[in-house]
Amino acid sequence: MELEEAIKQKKFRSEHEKMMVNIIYTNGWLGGQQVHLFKPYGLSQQQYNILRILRGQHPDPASVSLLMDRMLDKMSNASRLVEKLRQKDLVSRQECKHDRRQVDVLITEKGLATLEEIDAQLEQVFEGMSTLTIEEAQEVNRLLDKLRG
Amino acid sequence: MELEEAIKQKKFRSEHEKMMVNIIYTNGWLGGQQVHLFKPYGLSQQQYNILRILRGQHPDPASVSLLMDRMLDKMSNASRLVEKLRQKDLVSRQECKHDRRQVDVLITEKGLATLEEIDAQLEQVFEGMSTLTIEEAQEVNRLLDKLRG
DNA sequence: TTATATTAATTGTATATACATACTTTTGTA
DNA sequence: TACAAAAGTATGTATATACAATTAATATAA
Repeated sequence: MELEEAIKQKKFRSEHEKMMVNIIYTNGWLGGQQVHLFKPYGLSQQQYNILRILRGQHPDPASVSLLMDRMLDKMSNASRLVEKLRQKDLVSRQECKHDRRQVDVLITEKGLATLEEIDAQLEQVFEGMSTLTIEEAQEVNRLLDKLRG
Repeated sequence: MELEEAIKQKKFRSEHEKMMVNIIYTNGWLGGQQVHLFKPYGLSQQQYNILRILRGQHPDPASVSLLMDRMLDKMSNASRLVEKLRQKDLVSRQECKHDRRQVDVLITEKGLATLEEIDAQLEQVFEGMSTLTIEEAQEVNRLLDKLRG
């Protein structure tokens, strides 16, 4: 009922089509929850995503192509996003010793601190998701993984 | 396992955080499936979305603000998207008689035919989703609706 | 070793998007 | 009626994205 009401579309050709629309719509809904968290720091969702990946690597560096591989959304301009983050002093870049084509990208202390602040506020977003129990969240995860095969 | 493998991130702070990441990732995965369907027609996801809404209204027109309300992703430039579609002869625009502020946007025959072609190919995408049974797709729909409250 | 192919990253260009603002028409109210 | 407020679109600007082309370094193979 909820989705139909939200987008005012009553019928779908199949349950699978409805699921596709539902995932796209829910993704947009999630984005709306996150955007106002990132904005005070001048970060886009993609930039936040890159920072998270870099924190996962910390204290090791990541190459631009590693970032491209792991980004959640489509990519293409990881280079430019990294440059934006560098201008904010959230990451640093240095030539890779072993392969001078590569660039070592590292999250800075300021980057780590910024992530911590944002993540503290993200907790509230998760609380807003408590309409689902942990078991139900697990079920969503299981089904989405199965969907992608 | 699947998500962890896909983005090479082993631990999440909670099942709800993992679910959030999973939805965002799955949305990107879906986008990848769709993009190559739209590209031959020079359509973006948003433009396709608008065409679908207009087909839902057909033979009635839709105003720009109605389109903005119902679009799945964030919007802002429904005006510009409509203009792009008009340039491709997929929609037509005319001044609304009753309220001269509004614009009546209508899908054209060419627009309807284009949607039909795309939707025929979308069937294959849904077949690719047959890793989930109908019951499981229903369960995803139920849980996502519950998530958004 | 030298030529060729592949890989990593950057840049150019066109389009898409977010956000604020402006413009026109309608609505509401004194 | 006249005037302010609201509604429906459109536009300006900055940023983000998709895709192709370019540059530089490394790997491969004759």
